[in-house]
Amino acid sequence: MSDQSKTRGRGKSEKKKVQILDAATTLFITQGIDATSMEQLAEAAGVSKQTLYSHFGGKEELFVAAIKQRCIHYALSEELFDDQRPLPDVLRDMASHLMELLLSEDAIKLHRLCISGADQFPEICNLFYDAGPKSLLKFLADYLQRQANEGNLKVDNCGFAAQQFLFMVKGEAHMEALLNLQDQINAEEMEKYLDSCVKYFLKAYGSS
Amino acid sequence: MSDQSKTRGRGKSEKKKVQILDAATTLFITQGIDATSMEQLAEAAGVSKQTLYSHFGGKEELFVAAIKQRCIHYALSEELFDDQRPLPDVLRDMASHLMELLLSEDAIKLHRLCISGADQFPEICNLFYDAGPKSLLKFLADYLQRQANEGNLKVDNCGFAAQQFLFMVKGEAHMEALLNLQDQINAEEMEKYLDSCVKYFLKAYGSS
DNA sequence: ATAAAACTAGACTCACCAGTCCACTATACA
DNA sequence: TGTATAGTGGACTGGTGAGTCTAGTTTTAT
Repeated sequence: MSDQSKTRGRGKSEKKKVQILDAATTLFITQGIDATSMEQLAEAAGVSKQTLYSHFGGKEELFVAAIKQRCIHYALSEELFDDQRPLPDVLRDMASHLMELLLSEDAIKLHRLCISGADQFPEICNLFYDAGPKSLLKFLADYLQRQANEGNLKVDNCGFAAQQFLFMVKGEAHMEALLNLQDQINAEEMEKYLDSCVKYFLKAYGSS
Repeated sequence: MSDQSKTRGRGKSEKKKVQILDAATTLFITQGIDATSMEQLAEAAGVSKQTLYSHFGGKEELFVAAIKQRCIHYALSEELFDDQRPLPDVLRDMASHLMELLLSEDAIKLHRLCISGADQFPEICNLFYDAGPKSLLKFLADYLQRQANEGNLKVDNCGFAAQQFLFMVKGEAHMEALLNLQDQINAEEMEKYLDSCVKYFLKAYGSS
């Protein structure tokens, strides 16, 4: 079951595979799938067209593999949810951190790409969701539960509360970025908005 | 300045124009722009290819015109915000109403299409936003202000509060639909979630 | 060494499609 | 009725791009 096949010959180069995947990720994310040709891809990867087809079956498979890799790359850490720190600080920092990640050029393009391909490539959407929103929601829900156990919050449904907080935080800014709108919210205004989210979330779910 | 030109001849048929726009809206929304050819469009509209090019300049213009029309069609009414009804009822009904609209097959496809075309067709995104989210946010913010004036709420920033409520309500369900995820939230669970949103929003912003 | 497989470069097939052109018909205004 | 314009159908152009094929080269296990 090892991937060292028993036949003679060279064996496919792992290095080339990585080159291809890297080039594919970059080009697909910046240009989209339709606007990226296999020729262009081969050239960017420094590889012949034939090698593309030998490593991956065709364009669609390559696309899925490339996006898959990027989604996994986006998985975030649980470190943000430190039980020792004060609750408002944790929420506030998480909000800032999340927005910075969500609004990055790359994340927006990846997000758009997944949504565009929702019908044709449902698998990448599931991957994207699992790596990003789903795990974050889980982390936050667990954290809120722990805080409730400590008596710092009164929460009847942690899943709901986590969802409410996260989507409240994302708010308009994320939508504006996805839609590439003319006038987008400025950084200063956003800080105020995030402050407000934390304040009222705590007012709603506070134990006092 | 009338659109009746003074020259002789037939004059372009308004009926054909409508046929074209209808067919274009349907096909573009169901298949996307790249997967829809002008030939197919002409046939679906019951019109020759030449007529397509005579009424609209080319594919992109037609696409923009078609999506434009659909966005305008989606504009929603202010009726939901009835000052005579109890505040919790208004919010709860609005939430249900909004989710029904947002999760409809058509709205999801239109939303996806706008996001996909965000780079290439920024104008349709702005139209979409103005017709949908922007006006709804405005209606809700105004309503919350009136309620605050009546002493039913304590709100320091009605824009923020409206945003928080709307995006909280949309929550995971809308994202799941956009991403066409395998397991989507069921109706029963969603009702509970919306109840929860209203409850905690009122707790956060209530005057008592 | 040698055989098997990977890899390259580039030509090639085949299909699709945006947009144009043309000869013709249909319609409406003056 | 004559004429300008709209509209039709179909052929055509030009470009693009996915995927295949071939002939030759490089690598590597036996």
